[in-house]
Amino acid sequence: MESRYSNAFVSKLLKEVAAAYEVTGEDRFRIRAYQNAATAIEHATSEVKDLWEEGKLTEIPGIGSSIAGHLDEYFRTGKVRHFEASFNKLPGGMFGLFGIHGIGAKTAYRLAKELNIKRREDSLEVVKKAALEGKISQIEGFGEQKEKEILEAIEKLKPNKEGRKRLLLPTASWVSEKISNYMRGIKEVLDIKPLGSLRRRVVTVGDIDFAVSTRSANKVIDHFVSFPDTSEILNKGDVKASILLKSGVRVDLMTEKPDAFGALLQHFTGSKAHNISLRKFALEKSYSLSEHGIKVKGKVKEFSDEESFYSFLGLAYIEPELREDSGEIEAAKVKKLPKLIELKDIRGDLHLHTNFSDGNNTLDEMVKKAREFKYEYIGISDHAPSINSRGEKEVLSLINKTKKHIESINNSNDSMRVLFGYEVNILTDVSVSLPDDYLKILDYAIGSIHTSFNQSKEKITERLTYAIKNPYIGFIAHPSGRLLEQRDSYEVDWEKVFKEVLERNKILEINAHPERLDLPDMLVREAVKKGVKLIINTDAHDLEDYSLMRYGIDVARRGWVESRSVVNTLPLKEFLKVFSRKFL
DNA sequence: GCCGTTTTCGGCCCGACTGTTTTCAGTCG
Repeated sequence: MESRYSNAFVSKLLKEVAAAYEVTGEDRFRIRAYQNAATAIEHATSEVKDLWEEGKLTEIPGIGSSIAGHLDEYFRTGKVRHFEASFNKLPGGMFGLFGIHGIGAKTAYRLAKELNIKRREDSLEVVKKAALEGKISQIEGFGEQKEKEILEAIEKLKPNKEGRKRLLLPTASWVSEKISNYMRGIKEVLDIKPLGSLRRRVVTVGDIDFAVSTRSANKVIDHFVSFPDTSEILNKGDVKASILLKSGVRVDLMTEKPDAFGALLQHFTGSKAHNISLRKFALEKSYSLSEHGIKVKGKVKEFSDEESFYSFLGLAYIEPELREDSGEIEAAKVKKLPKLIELKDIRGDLHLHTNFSDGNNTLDEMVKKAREFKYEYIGISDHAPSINSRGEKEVLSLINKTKKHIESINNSNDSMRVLFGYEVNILTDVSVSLPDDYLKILDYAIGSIHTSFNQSKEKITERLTYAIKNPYIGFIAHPSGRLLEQRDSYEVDWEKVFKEVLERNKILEINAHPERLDLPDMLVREAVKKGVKLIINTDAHDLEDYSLMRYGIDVARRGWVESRSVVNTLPLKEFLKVFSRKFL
């Protein structure tokens, strides 16, 4: 499905060039340049092939004249002689090993060479077999641990059924907004709404579907299939059509007259499970549900909106995020649905990085940007500096320097309080990366697991509960450790973790970063049921990242969260009381 | 190889962690 000229493919090509250069010992800055270019293309909001056609390749930051020249050759001829020459010097098998956790360019090369893997298609099978036979631990520089790690990493690579990944929610939202805006450009479109998992705000989305309210379906369909980013019209009928975007995303659009729009919206928003349950419920009243409306005594009653649709069934309006057949219909019967948290309820963001660690902006820039969001408080929380590599004296001096800097900001500004924290690693030996003597100087600390995700459930749970017990750690960031479409959560005994959090009056984060969205919605719901308090943060590494907050809100809403369960909806004074024992 | 400039050179992110070996290389974020 994915074209050889898609952003994802071109990005992968450049990454392979970088890897080849890494093995052949090219200049490390040239290697990084290729990696940067690959990342830039991966995250680009336009199709790189379109930019090439318009002669605008170098408008992508990280692509200069040289790489633009190579890409020009690629788009014209399908390959780049210069790249091919580099690849041909190396065993082809190494390129089939990328994406396996723990295997980088050098390791891939050594494996491919030692095991004599010529073709990338063979790589996984050969390496897996060698690992099982204990041959990898015999290779110099490899040990039994490494062999085990490689084997486990290969087991975790799930072949994707459709051969392509699902879109992350923010990407799908962005594409959907672009199409919606385009569609609203003609007056015949009276209303347009996304459907399916996108409307329910599921963290990943497959196809993008739309419902359009209109009295001129033909004109709407014609306009739709003329969408500029279309690579193929899959089908086109009188009331619905499907297109394939150049990015490989499938988009379906269906139309309905305004009087019956509500039922269409309801039907295709799903979920399937919700609709099945809803139909069963309706049958008890001798009603039959469909995308056209509710059939009563053989006659279809139409609904212009969903509110009247649910109301006719005797139910309170159920927000799309709740439609998963997990108790929402029962709750709607007795009008006991939660009043879900909204973006406007958030008063602060407490997980922010600056260029002190791996962020892109200065502390002052991050503070200034936060003011645009009218936050009452924020927390600067860089990765804690390491005593092992910097020494006690320097770490202490760094802490005091930042502390003073933040104090001076607070003294010169009465509109927003800035708190000083660090994100500390919860290490494999059940300790945190900065001792209490340092942590106590801060306003707060965040505990995070960033390493050794493969440890046993008991060990991971022990690490988490240890961090929760630490008096200076206010909350656990991205608690499950998952990376969407990349890495599963590590194993955790959540009952134990929730219990410890409750007993210590600690907090769990919903991390709004698109690849994390962690805690996952199901665990969020379990947590709030037990009374666990949450905090929703962006984990911003860039000024732009502040706007990711809405995706954290999406997760919270799917977890039935009301604003009272989220500490950063509180006014400053009350927030400080629950946030850190330092302020008590 | 890219980029910005005190503008055609010189700097570019690097700290944390792990496994392996024994002082470091590779990987990740």
